[in-house]
Amino acid sequence: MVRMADVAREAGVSVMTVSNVVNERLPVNEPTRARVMAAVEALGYEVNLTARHLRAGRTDTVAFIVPSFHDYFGEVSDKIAPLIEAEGRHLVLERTSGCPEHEMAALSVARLQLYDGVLLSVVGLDRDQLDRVRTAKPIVLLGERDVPDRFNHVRLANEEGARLATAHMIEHGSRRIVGLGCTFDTAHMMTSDRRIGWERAHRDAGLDVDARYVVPISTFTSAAGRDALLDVIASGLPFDGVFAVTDVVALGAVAALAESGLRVPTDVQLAGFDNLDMSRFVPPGLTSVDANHEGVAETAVGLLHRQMAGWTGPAEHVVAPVRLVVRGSTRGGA
Amino acid sequence: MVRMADVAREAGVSVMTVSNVVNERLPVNEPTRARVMAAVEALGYEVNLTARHLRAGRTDTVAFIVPSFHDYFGEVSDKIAPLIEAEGRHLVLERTSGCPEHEMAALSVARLQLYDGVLLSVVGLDRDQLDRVRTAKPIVLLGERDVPDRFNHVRLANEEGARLATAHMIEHGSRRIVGLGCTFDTAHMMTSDRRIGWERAHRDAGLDVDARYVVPISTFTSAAGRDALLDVIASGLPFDGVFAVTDVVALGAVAALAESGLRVPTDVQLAGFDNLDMSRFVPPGLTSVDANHEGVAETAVGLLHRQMAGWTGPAEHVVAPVRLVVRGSTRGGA
DNA sequence: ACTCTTTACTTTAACGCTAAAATCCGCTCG
DNA sequence: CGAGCGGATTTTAGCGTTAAAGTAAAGAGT
Repeated sequence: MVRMADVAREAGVSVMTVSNVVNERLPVNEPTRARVMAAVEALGYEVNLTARHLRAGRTDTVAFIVPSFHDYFGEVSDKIAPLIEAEGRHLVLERTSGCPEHEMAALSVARLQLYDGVLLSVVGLDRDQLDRVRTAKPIVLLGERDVPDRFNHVRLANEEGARLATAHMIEHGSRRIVGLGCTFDTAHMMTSDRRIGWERAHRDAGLDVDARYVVPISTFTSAAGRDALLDVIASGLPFDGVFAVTDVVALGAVAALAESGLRVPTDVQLAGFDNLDMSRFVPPGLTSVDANHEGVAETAVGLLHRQMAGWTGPAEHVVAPVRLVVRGSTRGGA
Repeated sequence: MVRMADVAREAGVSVMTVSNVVNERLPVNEPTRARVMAAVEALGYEVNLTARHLRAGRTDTVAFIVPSFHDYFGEVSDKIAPLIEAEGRHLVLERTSGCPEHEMAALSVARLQLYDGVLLSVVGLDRDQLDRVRTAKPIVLLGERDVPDRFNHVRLANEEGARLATAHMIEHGSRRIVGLGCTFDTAHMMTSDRRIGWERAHRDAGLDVDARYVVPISTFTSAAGRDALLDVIASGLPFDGVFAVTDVVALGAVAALAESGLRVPTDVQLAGFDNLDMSRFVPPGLTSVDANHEGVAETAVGLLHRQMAGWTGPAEHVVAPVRLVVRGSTRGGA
């Protein structure tokens, strides 16, 4: 490894002069500067970022910590990246597998020191666990869990989104709508908040809420969605609509319906949540709740920047608005 | 920030004793150890990783540097993560947008110092540019570009995969197969290597190769795939098969065909490349070339570990084998 | 009683960088 | 012609950690 000291020796100057040339801080006489640059070139010197980070107490790096790199989080990450880079910082992604231990570890003093700010998608931690986190580091939480007031937090209008999608299918004739991936959890989480919206749409329309139509799944994958819906079909429980908690799960439903010879939207209407890029293209077009990834990314990064710039006011709790994007999988669509 | 020195003062011992307690290096008498631990708890001390990294000359972190966090790379990243973690290291992802400058910057001495090893998905850099990279840091390159011999490199059997998919459609009756997203580039890259396979399948079957069926696209998105195929349809060029360079592009083709009232596979057979999770579920099931992400991840990480462990033998150039996964979008399928 | 270990802990000296203070030197000005 | 100034460069001092060498004291061996 080539150090500044090597360059200094080669150029016959002090280490500080090299530093000043390399960082363009204090002015350096042209002939000296040229000698230093020549030495830099000759030796192939580049600054040691670890040392700079230690000395500066900054890393100019922001981490986005996600449950998985897949699907939804991949898409959001790609929106976040340019916003971080626009401020001259680097973005890195880390993964927690959604498990509470990893999420907690990501928020440990030690890990946080590596970054100037952190965006964390919470899925595993609850309010109490988050409350144990004590740090002044700028953090913005994303996700559908309940979080302590002192954290900046961006979440989606889950209930409203689910209500919109379900109401839309009811309006177009569905009477028995499976809540695929929904749960009756009492804690705030994606699956329960979205179930509440599904439920409210039923009540609003004067329909009863039948718990048999709430079908939990083990993982939010298409495979799990498909399997769960095939089970419903096999059970003989009659249904004419499916609200899937995510588009990935909805894709599994698409497969299950196709395999079972059920036509979308004629026999069964289908709506998802997230409006992934893919959803536009899966025939006949997946009706989905759009939470405006780009807007969520901007809000979250905006809050983070504000905090990194020294803002000390109260934390904000933003609920990102949603809208329903109607496509061919429901009868209002094209 | 709480430093080791603060803990040392609080516990009435030297800094090294704190270090020894925290890292369980040299043995420390139980009463002392207890005092130190109490001080650690009381002050909420955690090690400063930046300082440790500087001191140790290691970061215990591996970076996977990808063009985008989306789709294919998201899926591969999720396979790579556990393999890195199994060796007790952290994995972080960085993004290049596929542009040569960012890829080069990721390979700069400065950035490489932050990691003990780097996996880089190359799409923008050519052999000459890569040849300028001089570093002893363990690096494994992934991707379809041509790379200098001295780098470990894992790529897919692009030509063979494209040939398999195309031959399969020819075998089942297609005679005019669009190479959607293919190009006539002479440099080795995904789009040209896969075109060569498409071409070879034609020759092997004694069919002529008609350049009008090679349809480049601007980006590897479903939107671009859909638009390009709609243009083909609008142009009146007759076709009865589509080989799409990636599954994401193939999904765009699915949409274009559905919108145009062309039935898959009856009117047009369709095959993609990558065998993404989604491809199994998009009706009628997307026939795709599977490159075994998991195997690729294992190979790449294996090479990286070997290099990080000090291996100095010649670099390896692995071509990951592919197989065709036949589904409903071609006539051999279910 | 004196070496020789062993155990427990401390001191020293980096890792590579840079902010801030100090020094050096040529030049202007009273 | 010496004080004073300003620009160029160097020295000093640390960022927080830890490997390695050092010290001090208690116990073992002859």
